[in-house]
Amino acid sequence: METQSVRITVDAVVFGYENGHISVLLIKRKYEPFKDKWAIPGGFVLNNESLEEAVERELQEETGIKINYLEQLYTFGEPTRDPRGRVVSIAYFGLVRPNAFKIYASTDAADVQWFNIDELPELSFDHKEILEIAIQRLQGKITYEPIGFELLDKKFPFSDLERLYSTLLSRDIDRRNFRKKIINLNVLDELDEKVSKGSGRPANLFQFNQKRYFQHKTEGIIFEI
Amino acid sequence: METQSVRITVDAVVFGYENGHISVLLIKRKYEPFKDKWAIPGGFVLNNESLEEAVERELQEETGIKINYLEQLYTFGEPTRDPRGRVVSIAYFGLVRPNAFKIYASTDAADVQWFNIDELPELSFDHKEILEIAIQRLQGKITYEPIGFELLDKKFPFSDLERLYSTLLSRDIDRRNFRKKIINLNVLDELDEKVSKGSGRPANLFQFNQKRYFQHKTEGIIFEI
DNA sequence: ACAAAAGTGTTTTCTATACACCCATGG
DNA sequence: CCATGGGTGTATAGAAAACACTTTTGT
Repeated sequence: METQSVRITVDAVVFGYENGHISVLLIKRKYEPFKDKWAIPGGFVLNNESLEEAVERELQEETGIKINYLEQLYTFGEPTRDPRGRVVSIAYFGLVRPNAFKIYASTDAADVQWFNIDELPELSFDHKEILEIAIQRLQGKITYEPIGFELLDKKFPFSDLERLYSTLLSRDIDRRNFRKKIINLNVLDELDEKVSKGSGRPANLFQFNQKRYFQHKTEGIIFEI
Repeated sequence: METQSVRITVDAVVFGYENGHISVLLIKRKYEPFKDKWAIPGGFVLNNESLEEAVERELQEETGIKINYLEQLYTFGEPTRDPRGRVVSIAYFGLVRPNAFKIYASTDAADVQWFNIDELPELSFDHKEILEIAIQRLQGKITYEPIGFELLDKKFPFSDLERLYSTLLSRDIDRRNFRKKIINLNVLDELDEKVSKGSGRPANLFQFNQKRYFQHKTEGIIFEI
């Protein structure tokens, strides 16, 4: 067998949601290859850390962000995907709340920025493909797992949730039916707080009840939009 | 940064279906570690092959099987999962048709065998965990992607499909409703051939029309059981 | 008082489910 | 002629979709 000389990286596609559009977190690369090009944050896995630890470390180092939800996305291993040699990358998929939008370019990146997923720059390596797969996963997953809440503030008005789903699924949503459906899932707590958006009637705040969700899940009752 | 010394393996969880039960293909390991223990087939990725190529090569070398459907499952990277050192494994998920049940232990394995997924032996490494994830994926996936057909002969009587789903979902299925549902999906061609199972009325044979399925898929019509 | 967003029920349509008898063949 | 598995339709119940007016606040 030929001797292996493979290196492992992790990459993280991190999505955020703010004023009606989905954004993805990208860094401007500080070093070659693809110096000064935009890329998905990530980097080499150290010897004694798990893949998840590596993702969280790299995100911290490059962007200073605190991730809210993380799952493995897909592993990319084409022999020629990195000009430096064989690099297998395990891509992750992350979601953050809006207050994570305060980001800073840290030591390992020349710049960090949120990009609307409809206005993406040219990307390094095979990162365009990775991002496309991540977007597909996001759109697919919100319909059968309650991960949408991870993109909103802990307490949110119903209209935020509705707009989020409408944006993600890129179609109109009937407000009454959507509300009925979500309420019937019985995973939201209605709070005794209201919030006003400047004009119009103030909205009641809701909170996702994860414990109740897992309870339903073990009972075989599934989340579905 | 610490120097990396990581090796990459691929592992393949291959499922088959025959006379009413789901089987998984395992090999008996020829070498240490876990010599003479059962394991999921797999092995190290060579320098210039893609991950998929590696899976197919290893399956050929260890079991002589021809895979029919293959998709990436999950990547396992815990630093201590392999006693030989850091080994990251990209696990795949495969399906084969019944005629693939003629297998042989090839050069790299001491033995190869199909195991009913309800009667599994003790497994090497973290392969038990991998297998559990694969079984979950199989059960989940057949309800929204037409991969069940990949486990049957190209031409099959409807009752085979019905029994397959009934087995996989481990619940009874109403024959009439199931048939209606599948026929309405409009992805099966009814052939002018019949097959007899010894006793009873001979059954008409059907064939999955992949082209038609992809056509529907691009039109947004989804497969769902 | 008006503009802007929040909140709320009912009717209709479609889809899922439950259910039982006849048919074709082999022995 | 009987045992075995294959093939088929209808009625009911439940879920999804369509649809518009009232309420609360800020200006």
